[in-house]
Amino acid sequence: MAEQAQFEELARQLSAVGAVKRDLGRILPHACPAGAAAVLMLLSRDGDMRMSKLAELMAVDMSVTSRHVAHVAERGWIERSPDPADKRSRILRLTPAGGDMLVELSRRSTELLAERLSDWTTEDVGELIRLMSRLRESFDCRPVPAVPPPPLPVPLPLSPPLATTTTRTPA
Amino acid sequence: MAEQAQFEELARQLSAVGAVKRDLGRILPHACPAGAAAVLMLLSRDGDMRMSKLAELMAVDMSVTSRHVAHVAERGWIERSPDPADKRSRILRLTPAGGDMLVELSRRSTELLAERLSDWTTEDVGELIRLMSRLRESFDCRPVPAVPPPPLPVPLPLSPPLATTTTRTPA
DNA sequence: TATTGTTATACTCTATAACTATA
DNA sequence: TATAGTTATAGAGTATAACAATA
Repeated sequence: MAEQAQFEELARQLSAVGAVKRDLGRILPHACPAGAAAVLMLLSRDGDMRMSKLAELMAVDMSVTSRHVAHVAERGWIERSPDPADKRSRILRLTPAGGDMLVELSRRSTELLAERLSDWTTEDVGELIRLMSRLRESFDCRPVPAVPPPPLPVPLPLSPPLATTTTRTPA
Repeated sequence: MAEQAQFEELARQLSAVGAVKRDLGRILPHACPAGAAAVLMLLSRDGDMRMSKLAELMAVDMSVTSRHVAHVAERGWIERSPDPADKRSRILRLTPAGGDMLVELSRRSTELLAERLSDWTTEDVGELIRLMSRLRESFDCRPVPAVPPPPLPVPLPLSPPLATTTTRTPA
């Protein structure tokens, strides 16, 4: 278990990586902003899936996913076929044109990262990937327990309830 | 030097940490969104400074900084005093009220991180901080060389110029 | 009734560009 | 002429809520 000062610094660093993300965003084609690129990347990596699954992987509300998906579908980069098993659902699939776009995206981001990280070792990059991936998991897999834990012996300082892990707009 | 597949994965993870940042953002007081919190945090950590310095630390355009600073100044969390040495400039300083807000922010983010990262060791967190910090540095300190490097022997694949490191709107 | 997905609306963050006041 | 900072505007990303179609 780490201490308070470390958590504060971690929060700062998380805020700071935004600058790196913006740099990466600036090299994207005008027609394919970050949200659209994420859709293509995930469909390529994890295969065909439904909207709800994609929203979960992107960790955003499904309404947001719906907009990104509409964007890439309009450009012919993915197809939305009806799900025979559930007529409410649609199955998303990358098209060849989407694959081409993905190759281009990958080329650009790789070019930028290779330049900026030219003095990083494979191990360094791997460790960063590992830790960021674990960070994401630590935040994801924390559903509010079905049965609330017993109240603490000492009342905690007045604070709002922690954010839930909800990704879906409540009906 | 790392390879292409690794860079692609790194780009994915960078996109994915957005979810963590959003979780942290959800616990902020309504009056103090992420941008405002960053201003307070940096003034506390690095002391009084001018707008331009703050913009550099936040790695955003000064126009963006100006808005965030105006927001926190309106709420009395910072003061903007004229710089005697340069009348165009303003020196930003955290007020006691700003310090109080910062304590509250820190308490909330620490509470959330302590819960989510309860199974992380101090070393793990430290290593993640170190690597993220280095990542930020690798992107920052890469001004386009004043004298363009000699052309490469083999022409690179057709690609747009890489993003510059500019943080300021060109006049 | 509950769930899947869409759309309308509002808010935050960001960059660009035009502007001012100093240097 | 150049720099520090402000403001107006536009674009991307996100969440909430209301809705339609189906389970």
